[in-house]
Amino acid sequence: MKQKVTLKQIAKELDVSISTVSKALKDSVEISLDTRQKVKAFAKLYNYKPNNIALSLKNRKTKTIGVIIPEIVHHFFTTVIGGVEKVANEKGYNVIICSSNNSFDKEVINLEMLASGSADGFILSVAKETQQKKDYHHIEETMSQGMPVVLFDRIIDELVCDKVIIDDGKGAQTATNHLLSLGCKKIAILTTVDYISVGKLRTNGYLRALRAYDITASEDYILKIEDIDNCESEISDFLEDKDVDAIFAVNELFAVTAARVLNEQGKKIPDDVSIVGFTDGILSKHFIPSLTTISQHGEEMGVRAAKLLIDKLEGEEDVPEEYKTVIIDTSLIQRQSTKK
Amino acid sequence: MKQKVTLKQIAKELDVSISTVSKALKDSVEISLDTRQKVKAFAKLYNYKPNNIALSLKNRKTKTIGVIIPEIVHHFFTTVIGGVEKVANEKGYNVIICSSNNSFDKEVINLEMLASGSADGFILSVAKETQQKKDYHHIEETMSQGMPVVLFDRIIDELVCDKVIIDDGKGAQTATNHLLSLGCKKIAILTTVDYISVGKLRTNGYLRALRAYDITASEDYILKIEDIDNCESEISDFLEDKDVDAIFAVNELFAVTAARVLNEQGKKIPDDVSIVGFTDGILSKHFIPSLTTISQHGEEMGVRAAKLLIDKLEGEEDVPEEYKTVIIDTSLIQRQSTKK
DNA sequence: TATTCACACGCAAACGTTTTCGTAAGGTTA
DNA sequence: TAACCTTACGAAAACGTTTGCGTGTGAATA
Repeated sequence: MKQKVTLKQIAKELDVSISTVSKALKDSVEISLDTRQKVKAFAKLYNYKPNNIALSLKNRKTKTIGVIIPEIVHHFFTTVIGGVEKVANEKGYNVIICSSNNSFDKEVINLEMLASGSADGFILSVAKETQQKKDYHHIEETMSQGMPVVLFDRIIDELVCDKVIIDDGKGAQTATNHLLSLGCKKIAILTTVDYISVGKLRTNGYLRALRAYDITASEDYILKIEDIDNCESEISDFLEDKDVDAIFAVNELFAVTAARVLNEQGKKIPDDVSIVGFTDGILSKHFIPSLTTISQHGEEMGVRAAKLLIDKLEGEEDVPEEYKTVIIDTSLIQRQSTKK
Repeated sequence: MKQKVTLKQIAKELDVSISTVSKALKDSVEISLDTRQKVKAFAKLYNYKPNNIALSLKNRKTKTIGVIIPEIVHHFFTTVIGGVEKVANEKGYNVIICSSNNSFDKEVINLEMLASGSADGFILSVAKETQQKKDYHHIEETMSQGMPVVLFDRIIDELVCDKVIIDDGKGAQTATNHLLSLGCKKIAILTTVDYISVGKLRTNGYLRALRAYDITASEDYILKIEDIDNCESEISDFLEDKDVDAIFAVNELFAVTAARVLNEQGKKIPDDVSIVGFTDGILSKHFIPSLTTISQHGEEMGVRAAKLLIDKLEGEEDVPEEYKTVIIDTSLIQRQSTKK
């Protein structure tokens, strides 16, 4: 089991100094052609690869982007990561992904761990618990230590940094408008509790759309789901002999669960009830009927976030700080769950 | 923007040596109580955190596990990662995830990058392209440099290392048996081309099950799908006025696509045709009808893989090498797509 | 008073790089 | 022959830690 070879070992074998080896490998003119070739041949033979750790220590940067997401088993977040990786790889950055599992503590631990040497900057979407606790000291601290942070999707308004979001309200409005334009009058919304920022924003968009159509929103048509893992019973109770002709669900799970419940109640989609979801995931695409939904363009979010971060990382040190919020356009994907 | 504080800076401020600071923070008895308290207070004030990079360099280990998977936007792989993270976090390891995007080149690059200082060992599932090319030099090289590798799911038989797999053949057999026990006689299989190891194994399991039931397998009932992204048309052509009463699909996508095609052909599931899939993903669970499937217990795979790796990492240096192959039990999850 | 001994701390090496600067050997010029 | 310039290389510092060992100081002991 030959261990990894270092400059020192090569130097010793060839009876030259470490610096000579280093320079030779970099084709420095300081070193004679002869020595250069000898060193390179030897290095190739022993498959020399510079040690990244040592380089990071020396250069005081890691060329690594840390991504922290609330859930790893989640289609939307993984598409975002896809976008991040694309840009990162182009620009020679590595990507480290950690999941906070929606836990505040784990988010803090992960961030601190990565911040203490493993990454130059962060792309992150905060955990539910963090949104609930409203404790952002770990993020502020990271930034104050000179490491740029780009927030995406689940952002924190109070934090001064780059952000990439979609216009959740507008997306919800588009979804609701689509239903209204189809002639639906009794449109229910399945949403989250208010502390989830995106849930609240989407609810607001729904309300705005109704108002624009001069329809009075009714509490009866709004379900704020507490326990996501148990949404089926909540939705089932909610929909029980409720007279709705359309449902707007703020995420994919709520949408398909609603579809399932309606199915069990003997209602037809889209003939009896139309459904529009949010997030263009696998479920929406493959469901029968396939679900009309609002695409968040996750990959594009990742791309933009990575670009913002790398710009900051490679920007001038003393340029006056300037933070951008990129708003990605959502789009309506029409499928079978809403009638034509 | 205060930069990260180092031992050196603390030492300077407090007018002691670096080693004193280091020892004080570690509560060494060498240092007087007085000094210890002073140093700790100061460190806390300035939020001192040891630099991981420096530690890695010094200790020659990173306490980081590298995970390389073929696709990041893939439910099964993310569940495996979930399992890996669980164990890793318990044991104080960090997890770096990279995606090869099913590209051989990217797999090589990622592995080399992580191998040159960023991770102590690897958990990996090889890219399609790698299976096709049968070129494993990068993995062999990594191992020969003393870094343990655990392969999972898409493994390479020729490679001598720890492995975690499911018994794909047995799982497929279970699935097929289930259909047979339900009285199905004309069971089609939707599978992949042969160079995907798991696809082939599952096909073999299907064949074995038929044989045990004294049913002659027919080529007519076997579809090897070439282009996964375009499977709908292939499946549609295949199923066109074919008289089948059951379908075994080697993955979730094939299963739901088959369901969709059958639906369009006016066939009822499970009354006309039963379906069993492979992988217990979101789709199977939420589809209507929900799909009977073979669970691969992804999280469990991740757990076992991580344990194997950490055992190797923390084991004695000169213990005779011994490699294990862990086979995770699959299980049949009965849902609505097969009749009772 | 001379010796010994805790005590409390500092020095320096090591991890693997890169890079600036210094310098010996040999050749060229005046 | 003396002064200078190339050429080709080495020494050393730096990045931030940890840790074995050396050491100065004051107090206790003989």
